[in-house]
Amino acid sequence: MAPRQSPAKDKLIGAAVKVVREKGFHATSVDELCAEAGVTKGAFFHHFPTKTDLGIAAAEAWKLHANDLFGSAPYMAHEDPLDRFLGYLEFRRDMLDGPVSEFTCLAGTMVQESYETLPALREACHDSIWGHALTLVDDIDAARARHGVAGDWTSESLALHTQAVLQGAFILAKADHGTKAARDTADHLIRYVRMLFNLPPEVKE
Amino acid sequence: MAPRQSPAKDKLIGAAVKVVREKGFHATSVDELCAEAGVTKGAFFHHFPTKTDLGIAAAEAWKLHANDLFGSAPYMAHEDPLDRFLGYLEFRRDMLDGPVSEFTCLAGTMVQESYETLPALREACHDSIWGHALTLVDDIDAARARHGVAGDWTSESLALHTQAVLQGAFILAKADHGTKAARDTADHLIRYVRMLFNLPPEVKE
DNA sequence: GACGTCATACCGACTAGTTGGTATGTGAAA
DNA sequence: TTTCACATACCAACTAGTCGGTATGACGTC
Repeated sequence: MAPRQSPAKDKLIGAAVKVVREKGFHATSVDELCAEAGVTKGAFFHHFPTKTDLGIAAAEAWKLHANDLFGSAPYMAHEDPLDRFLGYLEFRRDMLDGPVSEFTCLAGTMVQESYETLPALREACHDSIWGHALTLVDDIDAARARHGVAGDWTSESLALHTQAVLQGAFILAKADHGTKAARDTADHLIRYVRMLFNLPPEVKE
Repeated sequence: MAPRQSPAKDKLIGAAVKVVREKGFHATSVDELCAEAGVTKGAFFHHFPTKTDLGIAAAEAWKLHANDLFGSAPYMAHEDPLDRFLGYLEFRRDMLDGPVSEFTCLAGTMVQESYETLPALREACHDSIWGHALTLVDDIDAARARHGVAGDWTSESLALHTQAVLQGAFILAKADHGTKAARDTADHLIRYVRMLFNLPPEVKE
C-alpha cells in the first residue's frame, strides 16, 4: 500500500502550514497536527525529531510554494521588468481576499513566536522571507536601468520593503478580521512604487 | 502598609508586556509571568480570571503607554502639522535600534496568536493598534489642507499604512535579528510620505 | 476610641488534563 | 533478513486554573 515513500511526512507539513497559520505555532499541539494530517504520533516523531523541526520543514516548503506560485503567475509574461514588478504588487493586493488565514504568511507568523527562543526556526523563517523577497531584485534592477530611475535606495531594500508592507497588511487584516485596511495599505505601496518610477497613479474603475 | 491598591496587578501587566514581547503569548506561562512580576499564582487569579484577561489588560496598557509616549514627544511642538507627522515617522524610524524585543509592538505580536482563537484578545489588540493609528489622522488632514495635497487616498488609510509598515518592519527585524532591514523600510515610508506632500527626499549626513 | 463586620489583596498547595517526546512493536517491501 | 514507514502504549513535566486560608484596612456603632 504505502509506495515506499513518506506520504505521512508531506501530510504533516501540509497540516502545519494550514493549522499554524490559523492558530500560531505554540498554540498548535503535536496531537492536533497528527489529527489534521490523519497520521499517528509515531509517524510524526519518525519523520521529525521535534515539533520545531516540523516548523522548519514547513517554512522551507512555504518558500518553495511561494516561489512556485509567483514564478508562474500570468504577470510574469510581461516583457518590461517594471510591468512584472507592478504585476506582482497588484497580484498580491488582489490576493488579500477571503478568509484571513488563507492569504497570510506562515513564516511571518512563526518568526514572531520563535525569534528569541528557537533560533533554528527563526533562521528558517528568515530564509523563507528573504528568499522570496530577493526574487524581485533582478526585475527591480532591470526596471531602474530601463526607465532611468536612480534614487538613494537599493533594489534589495525596496524588495524587502514590499515584504514588510505585506506582512504589516496581514497584521492589520488579523486585527480587523477583514481585508479593507490590508488592501488599502497595498494600494499605498503600489502608489509609492509608481511614484518612484514616475508613473501616474493607478486608475481604478 | 499595602496602600489599598493593587501593586501586584500592575506588576503582572508590566511583566506581560515585557515577556510576551520576547516570547509570544502562548509560549509564556502563568507561572513565568508570576515569577517575573514577583507575585504568586493566587495574586494572578485574584486579579485576572484567565490568562487571556491579562493579555487584554496588557493590550490596553500598551495603548495608553504608546499614546503617552508619542503624545509628549519633542516633535509634537512643531507648528506645521506636516512637520509633526514627519517628526513622528522619523522618531519611529530612529527607535528601531537596540534589542528587538524593546522596540516591537505588543499588540502586533499578540494578534497573530489570537485572531482566530481568542476574539476578546484580538479585539483588544485591534483597539490598541487602531487607537494609536487614528491619533495621526487629524495632523494628516490638517497637513493636506495646509499644503494643498489631494490624492485619491484617505488620511485614515495613510495613518493605518504607517502602522502596517512599522509592523512589517518589526517582522523583518525579528527574522533578521537586526535592525537594518527595518530601518530601510521605515526610510521608504518616509520617502513615500514626502513624495505625497511634494517634498524633496530627506537629506541624511 | 474600642469593637465587630465586611471587603479586598494576596498566599501557596493542589488538581485534572495536556504537553512534547519515548520505547517498543508490526508488517510490507527489497 | 534487513530496512523503512508507521502504529500503540506510555510517561514525566508542565499547563491553566481552583480552593481554603490569612493579613489588612475601611466603616459603622456604641
